[in-house]
Amino acid sequence: MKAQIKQLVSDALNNLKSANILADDVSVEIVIERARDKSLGDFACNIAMRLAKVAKSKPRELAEKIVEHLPESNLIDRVEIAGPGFINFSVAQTAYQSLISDILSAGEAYGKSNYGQKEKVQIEFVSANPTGPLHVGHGRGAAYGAVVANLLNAVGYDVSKEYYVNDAGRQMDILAASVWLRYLVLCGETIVFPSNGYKGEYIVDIANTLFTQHSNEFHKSWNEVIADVPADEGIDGGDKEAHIDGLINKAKSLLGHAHYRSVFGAGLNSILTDIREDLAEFGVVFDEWFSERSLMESNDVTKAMTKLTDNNYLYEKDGAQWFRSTDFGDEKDRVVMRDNGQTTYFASDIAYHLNKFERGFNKCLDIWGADHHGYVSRVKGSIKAMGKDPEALDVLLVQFAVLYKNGQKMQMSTRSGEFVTLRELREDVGNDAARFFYVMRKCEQHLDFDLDLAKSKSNENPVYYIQYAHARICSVLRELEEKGFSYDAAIAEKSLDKLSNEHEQALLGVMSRFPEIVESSAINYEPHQVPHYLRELANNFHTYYNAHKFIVEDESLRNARLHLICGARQVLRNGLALIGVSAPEAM
RNA sequence: GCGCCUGUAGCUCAGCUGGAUAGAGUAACUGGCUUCGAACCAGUUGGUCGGGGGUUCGAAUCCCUCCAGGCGCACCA
Repeated sequence: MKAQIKQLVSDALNNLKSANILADDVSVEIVIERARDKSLGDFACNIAMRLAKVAKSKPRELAEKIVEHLPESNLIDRVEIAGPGFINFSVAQTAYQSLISDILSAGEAYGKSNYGQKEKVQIEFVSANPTGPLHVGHGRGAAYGAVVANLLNAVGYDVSKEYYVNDAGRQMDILAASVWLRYLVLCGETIVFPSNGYKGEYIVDIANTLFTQHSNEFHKSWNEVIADVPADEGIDGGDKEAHIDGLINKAKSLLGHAHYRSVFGAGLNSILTDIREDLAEFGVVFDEWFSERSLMESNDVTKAMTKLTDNNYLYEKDGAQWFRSTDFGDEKDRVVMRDNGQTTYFASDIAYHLNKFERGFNKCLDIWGADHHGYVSRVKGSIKAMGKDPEALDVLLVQFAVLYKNGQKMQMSTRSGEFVTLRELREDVGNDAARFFYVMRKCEQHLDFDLDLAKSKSNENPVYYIQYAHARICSVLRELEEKGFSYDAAIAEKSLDKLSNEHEQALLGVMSRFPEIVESSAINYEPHQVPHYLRELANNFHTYYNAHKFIVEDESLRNARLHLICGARQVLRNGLALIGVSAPEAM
């Protein structure tokens, strides 16, 4: 509807130009908005105010000329000029009535468009280090990314979802060492667990499996392991970093390459499998799990470094290789290769983004936790330094989620093993409530996740409010059968003029807005618009339900109303599907 | 100290990218089930849009500045 009205105004402007009332070179984007108040009509256009200056005319006078030159249309019932120069359009009732049939015949496709014209988009999200189970913070990124992907897909982009697996680097070595030490305990050793190791209970589980499968194969004595390793923190002048690095080196040297990889792999695979299953249960499925290690093995990292060297953005200092990121607004230059010859995480990331572009994605989305915001400028800088367009990458920063239980904030930290996992949250509040609460807020807003509210099966819970509207419509249709009636769409089609009361008009109005909401939330990466819209849609339905009976004696009126609520049910379903929440037929 | 995010009703948040009288939920109070599901609906109360400047026909929205909170500022990932 919006697009049709935009076209009408555009035609009017062209007519004015042919009539020499408006200069030919005048061009302004036409913005059609929903009128904020029903009494003002359905749509409003501010074009007269925007053009007033260049047209050297008063806004209201210009508005009158535009209105005079509007082409005929049976979509529009009434056009009025109001306020400082708004042109208000009232949509004909018949246009709203045919909307229902449009919705029902489109079905799941209602709300979709081909705005994106099948352009390839890659969206990378979650990408949590496989050093432990996902926690509630990752859950927000997962839900947010999955919904943005759904939305982009709905407006016609060819979306590919990707999880970047940080399976290389020091953190993974710390994980491997942690697993191995727990394993040694099972072999009968008495050890002192490093303060910087991963202390979660899941590490013990992995060690158990390792022991079950490999028995004593990787057994070394604790005395041998701890010999010559620098002291841990807390022991006169000990250093926790040096201590853990010492343990890692011991693991590597005592186990030898193959065995070390076995222990390492046991940890990685176990955790990755867990993460994959966790996300799948949450309705978040990836097209690709991209390994950081594979970038190194395929020499993509060296290739990227060569490219940077060729373009003169790399230099050597203190035995390390530095990327000149200050050329791109970063505060300081960054190391890409350490003095020990190992490349950094940042080097992998540069190579990874180059790889994305080389795979043919010219639009990439990265969804990161807000704590990584310092990375944006240097990653974009590296893209530019390699001769690619940094604008092709959008980085979305998702702020933290804070859990509240009994009004109390819950503190979490991964390393210490004290955190609420995503799985625990899902089991506690259910997938639907978790998905809904996660995407209810804009991503740049800190999220206060109220566990008690999400769990409550009461009217306070906004998820149930929307699902209840859907279930209620299903219930009406069941009741219809009970009373010996049936819903006849053909009769409904001929009786649409009966849908004339204010509640029916209001509901139709909200239903007609759905495609606009989908498009707007997709192109702005704002999933939160969907739950807000659905709440409003549900509210309009509930109001209608309370004001009028649907199962009435009058056959034409009855079918018209059933037609309307079936349309509303379809929109509820489509909207809930976008955010990954179920649409139950009964509750 | 520097950078990013946030500040709107008692609380949790929207506000369509500069538009008309700033809106929802929740809390508080009032009313509505012999009815297609009351997990619902209707109504009332509640505001210096953090403060101060500026830009213009017009600012919660854009610019500057100050205040408060969160998060970052590694040869970790």
